[in-house]
Parts: sequence; structure tokens; C-alpha cells
Amino acid sequence: MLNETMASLSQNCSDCPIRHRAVCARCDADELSRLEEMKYYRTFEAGQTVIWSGDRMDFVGSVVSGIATLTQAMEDGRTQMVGLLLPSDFVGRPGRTGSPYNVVATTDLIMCCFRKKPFESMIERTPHIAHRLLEMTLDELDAAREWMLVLGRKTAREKIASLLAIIARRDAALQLRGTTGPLVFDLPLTREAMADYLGLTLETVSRQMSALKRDGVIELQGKRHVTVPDFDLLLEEAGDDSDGGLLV
Amino acid sequence: MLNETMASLSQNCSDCPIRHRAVCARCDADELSRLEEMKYYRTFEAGQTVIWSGDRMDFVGSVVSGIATLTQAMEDGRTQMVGLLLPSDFVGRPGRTGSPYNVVATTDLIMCCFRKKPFESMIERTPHIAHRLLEMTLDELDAAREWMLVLGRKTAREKIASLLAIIARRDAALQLRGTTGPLVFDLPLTREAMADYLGLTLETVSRQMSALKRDGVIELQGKRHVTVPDFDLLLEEAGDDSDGGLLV
DNA sequence: CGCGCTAGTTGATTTGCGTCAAAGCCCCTG
DNA sequence: CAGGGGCTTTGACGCAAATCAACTAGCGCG
Repeated sequence: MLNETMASLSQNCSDCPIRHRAVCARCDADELSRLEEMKYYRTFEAGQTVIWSGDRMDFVGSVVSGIATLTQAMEDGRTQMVGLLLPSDFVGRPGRTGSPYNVVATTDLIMCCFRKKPFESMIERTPHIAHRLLEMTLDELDAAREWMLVLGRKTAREKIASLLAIIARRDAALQLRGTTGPLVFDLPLTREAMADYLGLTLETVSRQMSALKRDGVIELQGKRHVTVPDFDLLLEEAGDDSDGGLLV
Repeated sequence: MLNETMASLSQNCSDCPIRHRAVCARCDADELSRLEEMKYYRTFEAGQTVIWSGDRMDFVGSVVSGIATLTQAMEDGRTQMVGLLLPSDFVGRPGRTGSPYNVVATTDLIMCCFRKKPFESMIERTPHIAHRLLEMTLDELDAAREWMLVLGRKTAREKIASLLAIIARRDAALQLRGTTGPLVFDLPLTREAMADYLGLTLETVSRQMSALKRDGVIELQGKRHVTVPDFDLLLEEAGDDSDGGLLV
């Protein structure tokens, strides 16, 4: 699993100026230069809304640095996070004009964007990229469906453990380390954001974090800094037989 | 919204022998004949498992008639349905060998299949089809994310209403009728399957169905036959501002 | 230094849904 | 027609998580 994760991430070609695994054109110099001409950058501050649900979206893009969240909301204020956008993740849907989600920057954010029209026509000229985009979308679909199991059937404690396991694994993969030995990382989310991800309240998140700490499953330095002494124990707490997917 | 639904369904080309909107080749006679040679049919009885999670899958296919469910399970027996396969829906992932889900026929089922290898190479030769496949996958991703809101944030009553609204709308669309006036349809799912879909127990599903009936939101003839006198009222019960998506 | 602000923790109480149990309905079959 | 088995309904009870509320930690700032 870890190997798979690393393989997936390494498809982000590090020397490619587009810095996105969907549109990395290392195997096609022509495309590369065409993309170069098209692209532009946008920056957002932490807390800023990148796209409002229902807004017209005339661009697609990928995250260069920072973190953003995809959320859906009901009119009474209840919200559910449906995805996390990390560096190299793609946002925007070729062929649809409106975004069905709110996209909010949780940290300062830099995005690399392409206007939609030229991007779309480029896709049609370049099956290679269309194919890559399909694979990424299928990955996200699998991740979303795995999250449905978490939301529908897991207890609060299992939900927290699942989220921590995903973040820990992603972090280990980025550092090209395995998941043996203690894992150390910083939570990129507030308690409230975790709650929105997990379909819980922030109080419950806080309580379960404390409980996992009390039971020695995790250690906490401050509010955000986490140490996982035994990753397998965490997985067990998550109720995971399968070793979980990437939740994008 | 309804128009969108109908447009989407009508992309299933009725006179195309492949009967699937992803691989309908009406605009390409060459592809059509190549597909014709490749395809074969499989039939399953109600209750039969089409694919076990983790099994090697050497084919892809689409549903010709009947209904199947995609479910994920934890080893202690908790299960969560993550998708519903209706006629014209596609299953199987080009480029991956194992299925991450159990696929179970809930009615007698006929599937039109293609062996994976030739199907994959056909995709590469036919950008048209790859593009269609990407669109369908994006639709499914949107539907999955919408369902995450249902699972994470809605009450039992709202969950039931959401599911009924989706089925009612789909049914109305198939009959090319609007959603004004009373809607009548048969539930294609047992109470237990509904529970698995909604992250509830079957007892809760039963109770909430009774409650919606008592409050005049729905009428029930027998266990499966449902009448919705006022679709807008049902939507309100579902907590839906947006008029909901297609959940595949 | 004290003030105020935000994020997080912890406690008391309520409640919605799960669990366990019993009984009803319907279809099938002998 | 009786009997059995699957699906469904209904009831009683318990518990996990929500809600309401108080309090703490950390941090920037006048």
C-alpha cells in the first residue's frame, strides 16, 4: 500500500513546471510548451474562499502549495467536507460550468490555473492527458466511496483514528519513509475542520483525541503536533482491515 | 434538474446494441463493429454475488437489465453500500485488476461485458469513448460526494426522504414525466438494503418510513409500492435546497 | 502587563438512533 | 388449509454522540 502511495505521488513530476501529475507533460515537449503559455497563478490567503458553490467557474487548476477543502453545505448551516486538496491535486471539471462545492483555502494557497476553454481543447488533442485525468478521477471516486464507509458505519473513535491514519500515511509517503517506527506529523486541520470531515461535532473530536491520547494510541505536543508510536495499533483502532486508501 | 437527468439518461443510445452510454458508438461505425465482436453477456440471479471485493477482475461491463449494488464491508460485518448499478451503468476499472467492492445482484441481472485487455486498447484508440468515460466518472464522483453530505450530516428522517427523492426522480425521468403531480414507484430495495445505503439500521428505516407515512409525506401500498403526493414536500423533508443530484 | 480573542478542552444533560425482543404480514409449499 | 420462513413493523430500553455551558491555553496587541 505504501509503495502504491509513493508510486502515485511520484507521478508528480518534480521538474515539470506545471507541477501536476495530471498535466505533467514530460513525455511530450510540444504539449509542455503549449501548457506553459496557457498557465497563470492565483494566490489566496488562509480562510479565503476560492470558489463558492454554484459560482461560474471558468478555469481549472491544481494546487501548487497550501491546503484547501471542498465542502458542501445545507442551508441551515450544517456542512460536510467532501475532499481535501493538497499540493498536486486538481480542481475543476472540464465540461461543467458551475462548481457544486465551496472551495476554501485553509492555509495560504498558490494555485496554478488554466482557462477552461483552451484546457479542454488541449485535452481533446492529447489523449495521454485525458487518460491520466480519468485515472485520477477514478482514484478520487474510490477514496470518496471509502469515506462513505467511514461516515456511515464507523464510531467516533474509529473515525478519528481513520483520519489520523490517512494523514500519517500521506505524510510518511511524502517524506519517502515507511510506516514502521513512530510517525510524527502536524495536523493540517482545526478540530472543527476535522469534525466537518468526519460528520461529528468539534467537541466529540476533542474528546476522542483526548481518549486516544489517554490510551497511548497517539501522543500530543500542543494541539496540532502528533506522534503515532505504533501505526498498526492506530489502524486497528480505525477498524481497518484493508490498509485504507488515499483519501486524496 | 429534471431536464439534466433526462439528458443524461438519453445519452444511452436506445438503438445501439451495446446499450451503454459510455461505449455507445453510434457516431463511429468502425468502433461499433469492433465492439460487437468483443462483447459477451453474463447473467446472474437475484442475490448472487457478481464480484467479491479483492477478486481479480478481468472484465468490464455495463448493466443491461436488473439492479446491482456496490458495497464495502468491515471484517466485523458492518457494511456500507457505496453505489447502485442500474441499467446502463458501468462497472469495472480500466487499469486496475482487483475490485475494491462487493458487487451483488439484487434482482435478476444481465450484464454486457468486455474482456479488459481489448477494451483498454480500444479506449486508447478511441478518445471519444475515453472522454465519455471521464464524464461518467465525474458524475459518479459528484454523486458520491453528495451522498457524503447525506451520510455525515442528515438525520434518519432526512436520509430516508433523500433516498426516496432520488429514486422518485430517477423513476420520473425514466418515464419521461416531470416531478409535478403525484409520483408512484416501486422501491427496488429491501429495508435492509436501504439501511446499508443510508448508514442506518433496518429498524430505523422502518420506523422513519412509518413516520413519513403517518405525516402524509408518502403513502404506502404494501411494502414496496410508494406514492409521493407532493414532491416538493418530500424535498423539504430531505433538507434539500439544491434539488439533489443523480445518485447514479 | 493586562486585555481580548480564538481554538481547544472538559463537564452535565439530553436525545436520536441502535439493540434486543416479540409479533405481524405475506408468499410458498406440502 | 396449516405450517414455515423471509421480510417488516412495533415496542422497550440503553448508549453514543449532540447540545449547552463553563473554563483553559495560547497569542497578539495596545
